[in-house]
Amino acid sequence: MTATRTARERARAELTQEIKDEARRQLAEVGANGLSLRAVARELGMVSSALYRYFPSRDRLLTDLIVDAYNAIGEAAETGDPGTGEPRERWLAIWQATREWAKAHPHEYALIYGSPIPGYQAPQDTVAPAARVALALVKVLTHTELRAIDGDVPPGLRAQAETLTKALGIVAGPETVARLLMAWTQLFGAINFDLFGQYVGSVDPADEFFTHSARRMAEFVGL
Amino acid sequence: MTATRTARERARAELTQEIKDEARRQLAEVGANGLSLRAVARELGMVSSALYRYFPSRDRLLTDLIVDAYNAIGEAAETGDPGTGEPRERWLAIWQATREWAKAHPHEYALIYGSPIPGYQAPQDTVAPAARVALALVKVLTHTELRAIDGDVPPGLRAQAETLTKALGIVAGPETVARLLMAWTQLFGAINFDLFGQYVGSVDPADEFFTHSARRMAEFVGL
DNA sequence: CACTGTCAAGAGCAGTGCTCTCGATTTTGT
DNA sequence: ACAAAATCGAGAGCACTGCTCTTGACAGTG
Repeated sequence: MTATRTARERARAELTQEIKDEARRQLAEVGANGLSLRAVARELGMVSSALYRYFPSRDRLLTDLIVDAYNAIGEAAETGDPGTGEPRERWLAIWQATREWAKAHPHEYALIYGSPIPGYQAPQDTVAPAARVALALVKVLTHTELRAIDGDVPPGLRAQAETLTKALGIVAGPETVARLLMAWTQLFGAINFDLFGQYVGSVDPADEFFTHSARRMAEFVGL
Repeated sequence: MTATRTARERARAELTQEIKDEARRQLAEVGANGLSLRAVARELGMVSSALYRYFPSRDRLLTDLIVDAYNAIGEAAETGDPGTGEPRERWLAIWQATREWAKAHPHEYALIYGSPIPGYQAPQDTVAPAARVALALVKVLTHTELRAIDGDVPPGLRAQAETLTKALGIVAGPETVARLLMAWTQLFGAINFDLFGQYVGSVDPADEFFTHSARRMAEFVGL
């Protein structure tokens, strides 16, 4: 019963996966703009209309690829973390692993950290996967003596920081949380600028600058 | 002679401008992806093929809009700078003027600081306009006593920093230059995250966080 | 006045996302 | 075991896109 039912459903699941794989392959070649449902179908030896049995629209396919990409870069960041050892070295390793994934999958990266594609994608599905890189960085700080930093934090930001402190379960003052957010911003800001060509003419091979930034931001958050 | 010739050329220049204006209008509504040459022509009461007399391709039109956008955000940053007064306040004013332009023209902003559109746009035309915001920030530092910052800077980055020091004509050590680049990255990284929805769930109204970041980065570069 | 270059317009090509219908097959309920 | 129901791939077709090519009208030049 479940065997027969899964006969269909397994075929369906497999084909769904094949479609996503082929779409990802094409994404890597021609980018999100050039991704064509008809081309994907053609490559899979099926007709374009049949594809709509599996994805209701091109945007839904892209949204699924977005979620996958968030998880992929999140996993890259997590496995880049040695898990033990000097916190600053772990921090740096996560930064570099994240950047390396981005450079290896530029179009997938652009899909998630570039301009949003249509109007918007559903945020609900992407919120949890999107947080994985940030959480990997936060994880380094737990069970670690942070240099306490104080400074004036405006009331609204202080409230936001305290909410985050509770959600993350970390021991850090509002200024430190704000700096963590700045470090997170710096990480992806630097990857964006590097990948999208904004560093051309200033720090063209950006490797050393990126590493330098990672270290400085580690100090900046009190690590 | 020049009068009659300019009669034609003036008509041509005017129409070229009208096309760009209409394209910019549509860009603001439907984004770069949705920008359609046929729709632009339709709105202007002409036929699509006639448009190719003025722009050889859709990409060329977009490239022109990109250059315009770089200049617009650069001008916003420059006029946001009061020019005199407390350097830190000038620095903050530039940050805020830049962000406000971005929030007022999200699609134009995405055009220049989001994912690069097709394969690439010609970098040569965009290099100078793209530097205007950064130069506005640098201008605040000239004729100002900077707190000297020393720190280990790897050799490659040090060389890049020294090249920049000469090009910009500023008096600053390599560590300061590196931090300036980080501040520049932070500025646009924060605007990106804000505009593209990455701050949702952490610092959702990002105004205070942005201002806070601006101040902290001012200290960070030694201002 | 004839000539040359510029222009808008139209037809047309190849491609796109998406919808609908039509048989064929598979799964399900009795 | 057989009929009903759900699911599937295929095909035709719609409205749209960027872009090319040709045609006929107009303006400026010798």
